[in-house]
Amino acid sequence: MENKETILIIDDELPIRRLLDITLGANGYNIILSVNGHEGLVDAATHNPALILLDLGLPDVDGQEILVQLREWYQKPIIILSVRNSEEDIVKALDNGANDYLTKPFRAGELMARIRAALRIVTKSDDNNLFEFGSLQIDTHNHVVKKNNDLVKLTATEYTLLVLMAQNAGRVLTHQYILKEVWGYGYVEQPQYLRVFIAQLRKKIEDEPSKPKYIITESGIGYRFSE
Amino acid sequence: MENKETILIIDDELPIRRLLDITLGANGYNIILSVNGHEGLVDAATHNPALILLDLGLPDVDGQEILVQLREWYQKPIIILSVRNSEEDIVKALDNGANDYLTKPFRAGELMARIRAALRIVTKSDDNNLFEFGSLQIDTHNHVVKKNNDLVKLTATEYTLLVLMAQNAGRVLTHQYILKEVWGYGYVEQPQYLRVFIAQLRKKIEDEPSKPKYIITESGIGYRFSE
DNA sequence: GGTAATCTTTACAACATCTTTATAAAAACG
DNA sequence: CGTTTTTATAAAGATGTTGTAAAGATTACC
Repeated sequence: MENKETILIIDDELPIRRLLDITLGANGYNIILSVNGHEGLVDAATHNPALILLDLGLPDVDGQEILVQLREWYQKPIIILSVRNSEEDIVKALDNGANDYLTKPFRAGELMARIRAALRIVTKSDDNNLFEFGSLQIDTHNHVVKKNNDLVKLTATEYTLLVLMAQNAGRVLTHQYILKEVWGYGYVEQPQYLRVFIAQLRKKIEDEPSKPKYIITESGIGYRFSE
Repeated sequence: MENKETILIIDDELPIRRLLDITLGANGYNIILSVNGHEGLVDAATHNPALILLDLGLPDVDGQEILVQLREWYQKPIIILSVRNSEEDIVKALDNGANDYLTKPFRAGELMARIRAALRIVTKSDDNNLFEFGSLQIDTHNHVVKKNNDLVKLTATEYTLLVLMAQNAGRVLTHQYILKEVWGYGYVEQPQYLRVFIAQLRKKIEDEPSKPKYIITESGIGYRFSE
């Protein structure tokens, strides 16, 4: 299992943390651990995880409050893990934007299956996994990019950026949006990053990087991948 | 509550059917009831419900089998309701494509919240704003303007101005109003700005900029976008 | 632990857009 | 019809945004 998808765990109970760390790690996920709500919010913004496991009983802030704050900008799945079993808590969490709710103690296998189910929804749109634009080919299934049938070597970040743009071909993406999607919400104010990586990408995929055909600049707004 | 979304219930237990029928109906959903697996498959195909509630213990076919068959073409949420509480069943159902799994007896409020959570994921997109005026297309969702299907390159300000005018097509907008909306309060006394940008826009979207079809001058008052 | 690759930051050059000015053209008005 | 007011257009200068190279910092990998 080579997922390499990152899961953020916001929970202060040591046994749970340890269990999740081992179980999720064994299933090929990258793990980030936060011990309280504030740390969790920061980690979510800086690491851009594919999914968040959130405990409601945190030492500093109520988990429901963290959930609400996360949902102001975080669109990916959030699964609640909690000892609280009242209908009120469950309904509130789900209506606050949680995708699922598991009561502790939970069964590890079930949690794994629920994580897979939650991630599947996001990844589902990937039945469209081969893009072709002129001499440029992007195969997201095999994680391969070719130009004139020659393999283009891209770093992880460059690849993520290219796929994001290609998936939204024809559409203008703002700097903020791209930064949020590729680097995480915490990087929204770093447009220079984006410029550097756009320049790198153009060097690798454009015939004339100074006269780009694929990645078009929309000055003052963002970039557009040309159809 | 006026959802009018259709939910298909595939379950043979009369008390459950009755309970769901009443609860879901009270929450504004349309209900379709199927008493066995085959009927459920047919109803799903003919009614294309927004969500399916599926019992695993059906009289004719195993619910897991129905789930697999549904998932061959049905992409919307499926929530399992079952008396079976083994981890094996839960994991299998989730991996077969179920979005959620509730064991009977369940709490009605929790089920409602889980239905809302499942439907929320699907219902998000599609505020697709598309204006069409003759050969001119303005797609505010993608931030793209086309003339005779050719992309028109606009600066950020030009675009804002055009969208403002198009959104108020047929109405006369005063200089002051446009200046306030596009540039802000401090620019209300700068009608020359507006003239410069209107001229730019006309050069880009009009066939004959000196005989404008779209952006009409209302001398002494402002401009009007012709319908 | 050392090396290579990648990411982050900095500085400045290149470019696009905005603002201002000047002048011509058109419309309004008596 | 001539005068005044309003509008259109081009172009130059000012400002802001983007592109690029390269050095320093960090991370990944052997």
